[in-house]
Parts: sequence; structure tokens; C-alpha cells
Amino acid sequence: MIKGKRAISSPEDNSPRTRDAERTRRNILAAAKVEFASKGLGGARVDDIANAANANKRMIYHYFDSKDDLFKRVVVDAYVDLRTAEQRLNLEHLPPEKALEELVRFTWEYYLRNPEFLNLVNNENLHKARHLKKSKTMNVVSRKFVSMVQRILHRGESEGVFRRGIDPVQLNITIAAIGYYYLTNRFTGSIIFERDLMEPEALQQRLDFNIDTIMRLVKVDP
Amino acid sequence: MIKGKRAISSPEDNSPRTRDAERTRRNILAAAKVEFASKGLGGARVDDIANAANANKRMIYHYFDSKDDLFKRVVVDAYVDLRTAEQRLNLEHLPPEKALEELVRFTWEYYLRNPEFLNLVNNENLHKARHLKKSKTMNVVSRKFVSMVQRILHRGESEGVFRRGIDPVQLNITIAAIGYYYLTNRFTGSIIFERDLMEPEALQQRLDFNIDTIMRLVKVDP
DNA sequence: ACTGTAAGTAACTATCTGGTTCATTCATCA
DNA sequence: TGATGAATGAACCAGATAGTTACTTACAGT
Repeated sequence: MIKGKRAISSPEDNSPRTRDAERTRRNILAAAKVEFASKGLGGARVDDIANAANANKRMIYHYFDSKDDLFKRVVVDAYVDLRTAEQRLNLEHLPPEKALEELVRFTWEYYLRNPEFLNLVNNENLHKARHLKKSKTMNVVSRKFVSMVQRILHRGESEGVFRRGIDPVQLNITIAAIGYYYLTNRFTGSIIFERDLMEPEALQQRLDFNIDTIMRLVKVDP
Repeated sequence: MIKGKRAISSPEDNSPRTRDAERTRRNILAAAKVEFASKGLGGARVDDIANAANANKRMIYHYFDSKDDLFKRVVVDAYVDLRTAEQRLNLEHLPPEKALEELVRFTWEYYLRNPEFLNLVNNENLHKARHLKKSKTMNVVSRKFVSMVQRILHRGESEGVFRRGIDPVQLNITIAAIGYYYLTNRFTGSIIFERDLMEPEALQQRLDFNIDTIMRLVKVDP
């Protein structure tokens, strides 16, 4: 008589619980992502993560060293997911202007579709990135990303459509900033500006504005 | 024989404790600001706030309803401080281009000098601005701010130096974003881009880049 | 000087929380 | 098939935590 909770998340599944280390680990990571993103590292509860993962708190400490370790894995995973998606964009074969526009659009839509990412990054910065500091993975994926933008800039320069000497790091930060800030501060923003920043038209308007901002920034002076 | 802790913060003061409601309240608010900003709402500890304020936990509940209420006061105060400083800028008598440049510079330097502000805003957004929602003060100070930027834009338009039809809200958000994002994500940013984003030259470089970004955004198409 | 009220303190409480102990059950492969 | 190790579960623990109670002390107004 298996009567314990099943390690799977779908409630309509009535098959007996089977053991599946990989699945349990995945469930815990997924639940932790939601919990950490919605309450922060300090506000998150290990018990709640265990419940949401249809697992036992014991399992969390079986697969991870500590709450902090679990948080670290969640944050690193979030970055790896973003960088992986970026690499899949294949911007290299687009004309430089189109490539940059596509990157602005992708970044915006990624944030929009993965709001947990914003909260996780905010939280990691609240903790002075002490978890990420210990991660080797970060350097590898980040370099690929910066060099991707750099190549787009160089192509644009030699084709004469982009200004010379634009710092790819500053550009990267700016592309992220104009989307990130709008979305992460959507709640206080909606109060301050007395409009719902998350209305579909408002979102479209912001994306258009952002593309325009970046294009004006990189285009050659006439 | 007064032997209790004094309500004042200077440890070298040996005079007997005096009662000063205003000072105690101020001390608590100041200590709470530091604690909330550095650990978040969930990570902050009421006892630590009381100790840092050279007060007693009982005093916190004497002056404030709850931890949440205290947090709310801290956040509202932070916004009021920023908006007050902005109003003191007196940008109205500057030429529109100078006025806007000054606003970008001021915003940047305000964030730089008040890093707690960034963390408090992030945290309030993590909590979906549920504290700020209840505040009447916000609307008043925010409107003044938006209309200030709007007047600068209008002056620039009629003088023919700014493009027509720029949304002051989008511009405001962008000015905040390009500084805010860089600074609030300085820890993860320094890892990703493998450079210390807080070096003096890096900071100056970013400010210059930001002013350039905004100028290119608003200037008339040639 | 007297007194009512507000400011202040210390100790307490009920609950919560990250982490652990110890025992049990399943899967697999020799 | 049965022994071995990995996966899982329930109960437990010690310290922490927001909020409270009951009491004391300074000060302003008379």
C-alpha cells in the first residue's frame, strides 16, 4: 500500500509513487525557483518548497547542502537558461541593425515570460552576488554573450551603419536596463505614473520605445 | 539611578537617558532603513533594528503597528526624500538640453549616494508594492515629478531642440533605468562582465554613456 | 510639589524555521 | 533472489522571531 505523497506534481496522476531521483531533484529546483522568486531568499521557506515540490524537506537536504546552496543552484540555472536561449537566437546571419533590434525584442520578451528571473537576480544582488561568486559556469556563458554583441557591433561598424567605438558592455547593460527596470519595478511604477504598466498596449509601447532608444544610440551620426 | 540604554546613538555620551519621542522615532526609522535595505523585508530582524537604533523592541511597536508598517514608512520616506531633492534642482531656468542632462546626472548621483533606495524599491516591488498602494502621499509627489520633466520636454520642443511627441513617462523610466539597473545589479554585473563596475572611471564612463544615450534619444532628427 | 500621560525596559510566549535523526522502502544487479 | 545502496518519510530539536505583558520612569502642565 503506497500511501505517501507522490514525487510528481500532477495531481490527477493516481499511479503509485515511484522513485525517481532526477525528477525529485527537478521538482525541488522548480519549486525553489518559484518560492525564492516570490518571497526572496530571506522570506522563502524550506518547508513550503518541499510541499510545492511534492517532496519531503528531508529530500531538499539530501540533494542540496543548505537553503543557500539551493538558492545558488536556482540562480545559476536561471542565468544558464537565459544565456542558452540567447545563443539560440542566431543573430549572426541577420543584418546588424536587424540583429540588434531582435536582441532588444528577445531580451524584453524573455523578461516578460520569465518574471522569476528578475526577482532572482535582484535577490542575488541584495546578497552582493555571494552565491554567484563561487560559480565557475558564469564566466563561460557570459563571455559568449558579450562577444556575440561585440560581433554585431563590429559588423555594423564596417558596414557603416553603426558608430565606431561603442563599448559593447555599456550597450549590453543599456539593452538589459531599459527592459529590466520597467518590468521589475512595474508595481511601484504603476503607482507613480498612475497607469497600468502591464496593459498589452503599454507593453507594446515600451518595446517600441526601447528599440527606438537603442537604434538612435548606435546609428551613425548623419 | 538611570541604568537603561540611552535613546541616543553616540556611545561616548554618558549623560543620563533623556526622553525624546521624536529622536527615538527617527533613530528607529534610520536603523530600519539600513536593515531593510541590506537584508530585505523577509531577512530583516526587528530585534536588530531595535538594537541599531539604541532603542528597545517595545518602542518599535509603540511607534509603529507592525514590521510591515515600519517597512512601509521607510519606503514612503525614501520616495519623498528623492522627490524632494528633485524639486530642489530648479531645472526650470536652465536651457532644456542642460536641464535634461542635469536630471540624468542628478538621478545617477542620487542612486550612487543612496544605495539603500535601490534595495528598498526592489523589495517593495518583490512585494508587489502592497505597502505603497495604501499611501496617499505617493500620488502627490509623483505628479509634480512627471510634470517637471514634461515642462522641460515642452520647452525643448518649442525651442526646436527636442523631437515632438516624446512620452515623458517613457523618458522618465528610461532615465531612471539606465542608472538604476547598472547600480542595483553591480554585483552580478561585475561578475558577468569581468570588470569592477564600481571603479571611479567605470562610474564616470557610465554616466557619460547615459547622458549620451538620453541626448541622442530626445534630440531632433537632423 | 503633584500627577496624568507618554516614553521606556525587561522578560515572556507561542509559533516558526532551518536543519537532523533514525528508521523504512524501493530498485537493481550480482 | 537477496543484499546493498540510494531514495524517502515522520518526528524531532534548538535557536530564532514577531509581537505582548506588566511594570517603571521622565516630563509637562497645573
